[in-house]
Amino acid sequence: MAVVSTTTPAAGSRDLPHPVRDDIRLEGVLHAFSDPMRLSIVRELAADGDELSCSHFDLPVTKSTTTHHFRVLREAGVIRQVYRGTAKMNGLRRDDLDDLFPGLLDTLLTAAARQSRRLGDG
Amino acid sequence: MAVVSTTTPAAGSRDLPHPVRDDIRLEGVLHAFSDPMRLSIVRELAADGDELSCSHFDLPVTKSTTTHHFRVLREAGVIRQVYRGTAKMNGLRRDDLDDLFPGLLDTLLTAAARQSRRLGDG
DNA sequence: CACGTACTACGATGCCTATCGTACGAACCG
DNA sequence: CGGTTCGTACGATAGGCATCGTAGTACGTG
Repeated sequence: MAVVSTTTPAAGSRDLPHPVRDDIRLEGVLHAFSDPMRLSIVRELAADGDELSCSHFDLPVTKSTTTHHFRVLREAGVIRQVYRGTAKMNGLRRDDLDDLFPGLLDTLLTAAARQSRRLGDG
Repeated sequence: MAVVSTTTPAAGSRDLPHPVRDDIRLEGVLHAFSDPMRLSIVRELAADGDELSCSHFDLPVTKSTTTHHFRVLREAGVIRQVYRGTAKMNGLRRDDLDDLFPGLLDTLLTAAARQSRRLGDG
């Protein structure tokens, strides 16, 4: 323990708006997944299984654009974002998504992996 | 046989461009599904199981907009369109989609139905 | 051929969005 | 405090897209 109270006093100072579980819409989730950049972000998050900082991702776009994509994912309810020090950690909202749309996340990830393999870039 | 040659001589006169199976992209499919209008079209097509004419659908938009949505669905590889007389018949490309992304179509349809029930409009 | 039906094509409109660059804020390190 | 790293905010831009209305084409029927 003592992680939050001592080393990260700033955690929670800047907080980000997330949609409540029941406000998550399928259309929004699918729209979030329909961008190649965001799809790769989600795949990497799922592959790692834990939280990853924004800077961990090496996307072929500028940092402002990266910020934009993470915001779209958060507002669609796909990821959960939390500040930890200067870093912003990102994690999949697997629990909520599985609850709302059982099997959807895994099916999408499988489909993405399959296509990646088929196109020869995975 | 003799279906094409006798009863539908016009079938094939005006032909519509469809993507080949291997050109279907997950992002495109998800984008097609991310519009409420198109989502309801696909749900109805799946519920019926067979081909339906464009005019069968009673959407809260004009006919030009309806045409637009059907084209998006076709170009994404979600549906197959064929002229039969003056009518344009629409059918899901279930075979190709299941081949490329096993389980995706059913999972999406289930998720859509579930959300519809949850929101109380299904 | 004339008419009705089914769908299209085209142009317009207004909104959304992916992208960038620059300037800024917040936290950590020395 | 000064510098560095991480991420944001804002404005600009260019392209995409959902929508409409009108005019037009293809087909079937009488």
